[in-house]
Amino acid sequence: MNKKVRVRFAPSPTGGLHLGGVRTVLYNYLFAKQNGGDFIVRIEDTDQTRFVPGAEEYIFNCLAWCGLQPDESPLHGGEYGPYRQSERKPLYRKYAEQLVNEGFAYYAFDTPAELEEMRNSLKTAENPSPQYDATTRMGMKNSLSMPAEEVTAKLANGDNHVVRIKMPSNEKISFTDLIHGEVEFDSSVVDDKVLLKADGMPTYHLAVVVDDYLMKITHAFRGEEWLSSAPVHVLLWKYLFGIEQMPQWAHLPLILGPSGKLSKRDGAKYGFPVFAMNWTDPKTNELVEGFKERGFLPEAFINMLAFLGWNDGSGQELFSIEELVSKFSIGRVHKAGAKFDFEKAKWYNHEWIKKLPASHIAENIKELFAAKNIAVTSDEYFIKVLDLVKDRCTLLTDFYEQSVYFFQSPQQLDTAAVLPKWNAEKSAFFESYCELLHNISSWELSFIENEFKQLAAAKNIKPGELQLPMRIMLVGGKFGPAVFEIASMIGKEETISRIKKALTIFNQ
RNA sequence: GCCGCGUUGGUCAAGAGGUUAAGACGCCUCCCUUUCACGGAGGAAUCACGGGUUCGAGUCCCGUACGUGGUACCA
Repeated sequence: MNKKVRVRFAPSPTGGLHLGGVRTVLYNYLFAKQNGGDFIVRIEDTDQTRFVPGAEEYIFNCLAWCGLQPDESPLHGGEYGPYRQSERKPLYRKYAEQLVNEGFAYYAFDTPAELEEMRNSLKTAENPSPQYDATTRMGMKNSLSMPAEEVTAKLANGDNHVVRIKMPSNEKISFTDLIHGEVEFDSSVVDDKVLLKADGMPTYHLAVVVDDYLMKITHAFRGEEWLSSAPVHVLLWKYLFGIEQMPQWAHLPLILGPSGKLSKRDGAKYGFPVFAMNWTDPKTNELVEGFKERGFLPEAFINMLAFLGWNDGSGQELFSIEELVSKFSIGRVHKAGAKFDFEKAKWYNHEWIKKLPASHIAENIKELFAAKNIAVTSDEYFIKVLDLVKDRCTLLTDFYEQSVYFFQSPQQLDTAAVLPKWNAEKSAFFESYCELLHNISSWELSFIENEFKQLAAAKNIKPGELQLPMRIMLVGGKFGPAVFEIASMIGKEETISRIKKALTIFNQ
């Protein structure tokens, strides 16, 4: 009786994968894994005019980065292929014709121009968007309004035509949504949607029902923008395969930007990424920034996304993907849309950077460094540095600024932090300190620090007055871990060299 | 316009008739630290509005407002 859980993410390859899309993938994935089911990715490329080269590959790259791998897809294979709707084209016609034969749909011959004319002529202030529906269909060119012989002739002649669903006039269509509960529509307010286009491709409406059936989908999660067309899908299920075969629907709340629905424009406008990974539109060459490139960890990105509309009620906020799989529940998904908060997103990333061992992020940072021409020669040293500065890094990209001085002497010194209180005594202190360091018995943190403090005491200067200058000499600015720790890391020669170099600058 | 969905601090949110209405982000103050962080302790700030139902309503019902989605041979 219990069917194996099968869910699907069905993107259309028209551009970048944004936050909302990844969250839909995530909820699908979590639900599938939690129930020992399958997660399928089906490419909805029925609109050939919107095809964007590279978009499909990009989507799979994003999924791989996020660690949300499909069990079945055009890339991963599977028993229910093909997984691209364009490759399934021949499949759909017979369902459309079945609907026509049973009186649930009809052929329509109106040209785009004629449709536009109808909409324009019927448009009024009260009815700004006239529909192709029970009130207008008999005035249009279709197999309901035209004599049967003419229809047959047109069909035989190969005239361009579409198949439209014949929406019943006054029927209540309802279904139970996993998130919203009982949802009801009046059939009279939904139009006669095109099911099969003139080019023989199905529209989303037909394709989603046919493919969900053929692919044995048990639960269908999608964005709330689809809720309005759900009655079409419900009807199609009823007509074609039986309502009891229909998957359980869950319409996910929208993710909003600072001003309304989150758009890729918001990213540029407010300075945060909206796509998972960088996406360059091949036509406009416009680049939309991704979370990955901005310096996000996939762990943090996923964690943050999971909480945009869901929480387990316990107050825990940091979840690994494994924990999410076990704790997620579709019933605790919010009904209301959630506004995306970049500050909170950064907090998640910071938490994950602190939480993960340095070795886990080392490769990633190494690449970042390589791009800045910083060579990492010792992994041991590198990991130690990472551990020292982790707490100070919110984004992966912060590691450069926070640790570059461990690999090269600072290019610039924050002299303003030192000069106002600089004097000959301090200068003399550092001269002497260099000599002591030169002859130090062992280059260890405690020795370096003790020499410093003893010398300061001998010269009757407060150590605190000297530590900031020392820091500026080694780091360049007022930040970073304990200053003697840094000295012990970069080594004797380098420490002395930086102090001497800084001294000439301070004494100018 | 019509239809759908929604509405707890600035943001994410807990809450399923009786609570001083959790927690987190952000902001502010203090402590720790003679750097910056981390960490710790506090603080300001909320049930959209109006009617019901009830001994009692953030929780149930009805309106209104507002937000949001749809209204394509796009998904």
